[in-house]
Amino acid sequence: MKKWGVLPAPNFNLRLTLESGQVFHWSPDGTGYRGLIGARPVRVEQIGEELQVTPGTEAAVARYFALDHDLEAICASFPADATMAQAVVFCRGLRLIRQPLWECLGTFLTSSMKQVAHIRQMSQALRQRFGQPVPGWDIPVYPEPERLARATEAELRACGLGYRAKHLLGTARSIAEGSVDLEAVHAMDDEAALAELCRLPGVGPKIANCALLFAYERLSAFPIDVWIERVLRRTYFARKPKVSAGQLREFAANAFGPYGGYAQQYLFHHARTQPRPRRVKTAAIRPAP
DNA sequence: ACCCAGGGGCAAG
DNA sequence: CTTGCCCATGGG
Repeated sequence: MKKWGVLPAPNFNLRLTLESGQVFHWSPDGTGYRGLIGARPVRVEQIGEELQVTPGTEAAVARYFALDHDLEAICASFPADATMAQAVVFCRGLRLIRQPLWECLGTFLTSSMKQVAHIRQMSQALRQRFGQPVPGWDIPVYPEPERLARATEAELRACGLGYRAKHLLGTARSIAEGSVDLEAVHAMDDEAALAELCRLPGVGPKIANCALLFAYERLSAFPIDVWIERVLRRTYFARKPKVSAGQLREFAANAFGPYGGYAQQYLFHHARTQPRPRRVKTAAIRPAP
């Protein structure tokens, strides 16, 4: 029996892809990562321009990590400014993962006002408490809406969700009872899809756009969080400090084209990983004792 | 259009 | 140890 499967992965960076804030349930495993693709346990490690993966998962891995996306063409479509160019260099090989619909929407619903470390903890707690165990694997499957719909708000709060417990419960119930059909959103145009997802409690434009981008393969979807908002204001509206949120949304939709979501992810990850400028206090210089 | 609650990990002091 | 930061959504 083979120890692992091998597949070619040119112009791909596994670490950047898994650590750019798209997905929160993969963990380092030696020099690779272990995680789940849906319900399927996978270990993956990058060796140069090849991936070594759990035998039999090659096709699933290639699809999940979107190895078919033409990054050359995608990057060539971006606006040609210095900020964008720096982000492209920094994020070379970063790909937008094709995530399961509910797992993606549920996870981003709980991400509001949270940093990556805590999103990971909440996601892990929900999986441990409500998810289907995977034999021989330390991470359970993300719990189905039907399972969460049967939980109480207090049980979800016990997973560290805080006020998000109410939103996740309401959304799980809406989906479980069929008043929103996540599969049906596939057939809608971008505007209708966004509106449909925003009917769910706790889902606004930011989270709906994350789901459209990371799960529905709408590569033009452009989630705007405060990091991206800062980048847009600084880069494209440096001389218009009063530009409104609505104007920013309109600008993003028009200026970034069919792969705007990729541009957004690169700008986001680049901005997030730059060292924050230290705040210098005037009192920092004190006379020696 | 503006304002603020909400919750807990985490970095800084 | 204590304080302040993080920063989406919904409801007033």
